[in-house]
Amino acid sequence: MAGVGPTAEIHDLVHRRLHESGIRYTGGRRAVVTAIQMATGPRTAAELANAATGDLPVSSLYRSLAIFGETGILKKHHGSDGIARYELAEWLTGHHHHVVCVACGAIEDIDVPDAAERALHDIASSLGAQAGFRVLDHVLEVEGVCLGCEVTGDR
Amino acid sequence: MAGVGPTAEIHDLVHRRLHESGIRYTGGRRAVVTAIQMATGPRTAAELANAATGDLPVSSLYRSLAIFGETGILKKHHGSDGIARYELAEWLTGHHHHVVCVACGAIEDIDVPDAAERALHDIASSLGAQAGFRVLDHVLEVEGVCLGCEVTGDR
DNA sequence: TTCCTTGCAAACGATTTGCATTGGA
DNA sequence: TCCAATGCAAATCGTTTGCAAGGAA
Repeated sequence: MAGVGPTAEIHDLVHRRLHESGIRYTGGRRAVVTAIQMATGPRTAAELANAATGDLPVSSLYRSLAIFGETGILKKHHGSDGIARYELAEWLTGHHHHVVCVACGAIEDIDVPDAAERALHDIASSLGAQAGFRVLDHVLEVEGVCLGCEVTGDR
Repeated sequence: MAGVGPTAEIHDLVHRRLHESGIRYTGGRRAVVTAIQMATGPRTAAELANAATGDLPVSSLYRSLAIFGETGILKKHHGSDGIARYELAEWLTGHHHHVVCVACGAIEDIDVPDAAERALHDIASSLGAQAGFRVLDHVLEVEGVCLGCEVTGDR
């Protein structure tokens, strides 16, 4: 993972990024970032509320998530269940992709070796250009069945 | 696109697939398939209702979409806006990927040349296996700004 | 006749918003 | 002091479901 290091550093970067926009980095917001940076993949609002110490009222939680989204601190995804999942933006974690379990919906981060990453980048650039798009990024999702579901026989 | 051909053939395949499960291919359902197969990418329920001739009540529309999903006739996606979008499954349209406009949310299909597709397949297989997943498929999304938004200056 | 399908209206659940209150710089 | 942040409750909105009526085999 090519991202920045330990927790403290992330809080510092987030603090600075918010400060640039005149937004305070409060205890509630810090709790959200802590919860999200401990996760190994995108997490739902409910999961974050659960993981955070002390309880975050839903309204505040969603407001924090919205602000983090607008300031480019985190990225929002939607699994096939339609529930939003959030994770730190790539300038904080490094570029990576996801494996998705089609049985239970779990999503986890995966790192991609440089050679493969270069190949992906080239493919995406060429395809996007062909469609008349100015390409900014690419997302690869590997779909499969996770170890747990394989054992349980869910599919 | 490696999929099957004209409209009539698709209706026929859908009809057969439903019949296997003892499900009728009614006029309403046929209208949904017609609307969805005229689209050039995944479409929302609202867009489909709009595109279909005559109006489809929401409940029936969603029930049709659910049935098509369960029978593997169409695939459901969620954009970053959290609204579900539907498209015909790949055994009906051929394997393909998507370009997504980060400004307006539009999603369009793109074909991928064989060489690139093989590369993607290999990368996905290796990454998934490494994460302990039984890999079933892969999804590549090219993110960028579409021609329309580029002109409008939306981003 | 027997099920499947339809359509209306009500229910759901994730997310958002109004508004009065609290708190930090 | 002043404006951003908070938290409760109410509102939204895409989607689902209960139920009675309609239709095909």
